Amino acid sequence: MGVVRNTKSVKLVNDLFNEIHSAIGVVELVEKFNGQMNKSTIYRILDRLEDEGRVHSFLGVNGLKHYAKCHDCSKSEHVDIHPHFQCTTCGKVECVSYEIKIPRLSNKKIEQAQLLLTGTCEVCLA
Amino acid sequence: MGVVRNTKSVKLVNDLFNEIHSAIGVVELVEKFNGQMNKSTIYRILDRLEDEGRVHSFLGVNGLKHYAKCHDCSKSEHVDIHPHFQCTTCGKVECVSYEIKIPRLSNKKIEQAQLLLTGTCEVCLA
DNA sequence: TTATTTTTGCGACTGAGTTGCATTAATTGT
DNA sequence: ACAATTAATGCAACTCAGTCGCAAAAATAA
Repeated sequence: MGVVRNTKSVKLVNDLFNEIHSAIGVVELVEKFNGQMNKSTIYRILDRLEDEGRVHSFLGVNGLKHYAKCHDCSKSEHVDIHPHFQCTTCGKVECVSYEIKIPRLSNKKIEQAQLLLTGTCEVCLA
Repeated sequence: MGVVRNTKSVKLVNDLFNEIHSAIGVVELVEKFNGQMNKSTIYRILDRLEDEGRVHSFLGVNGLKHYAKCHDCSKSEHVDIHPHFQCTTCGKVECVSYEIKIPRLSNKKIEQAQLLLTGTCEVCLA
């Protein structure tokens, strides 16, 4: 365990999440911070931020990991089950403020749910 | 395009999907048919079966591709948007017969939705 | 049966994500 | 402020799912 340190790289990643309000894929993050920090570092920072509950992760259409800052739900216990939307044209991914209803399944205990919506975003529709 | 040929390998894969009624990951399929057919062959057969609408695919919790035979919806135009359930204990994955409601997003056109439920299945609960 | 076209096997490859380890940087205690 | 401690980073090598090109084999059509 131990303390989480506020390193230069952590600050850079945090700053980015504060600027952008959409979600971002790890691949894009690696590209964006190319030269500033190592691939492994990014993966490790994201892991830590997620552990702390400062970001949440989910998989995009292609199964690639995406992260977004928890805006709506930062105070709560990080049990935000909201859908995510990915534009199949421009690739942009964002969180959707919409409460999804989880079906009850007989004899099964559902602990998590992730809903991924794909389609065309407002920019690409125009 | 051309005709889809009914090869020995295709038969084996079809037989398996008729036997099992749960979904199965590509990794498990590769393992299961190890010695009987090549990894690439499996991937290609699954691609073809999906093109034909005989199976559908989705991503499991770890982003790995899974396939299942379309039981409930084989006749329709393969627009089956049903959830999938994955047991985090035993790893089993299955289709869930439950109509999910897709939220309407302003200015966005949603074409697809995939809902993945994770938790503990009836066997592992006992 | 022969000609045509699709599938397969193989091996090499790609690309995301992980790991071990030595080095560097942040924190803690004095 | 400085030394000691402990966490984070860089690097390079690795794992593993999935893809690709191409020659050989198997299906279908003629």
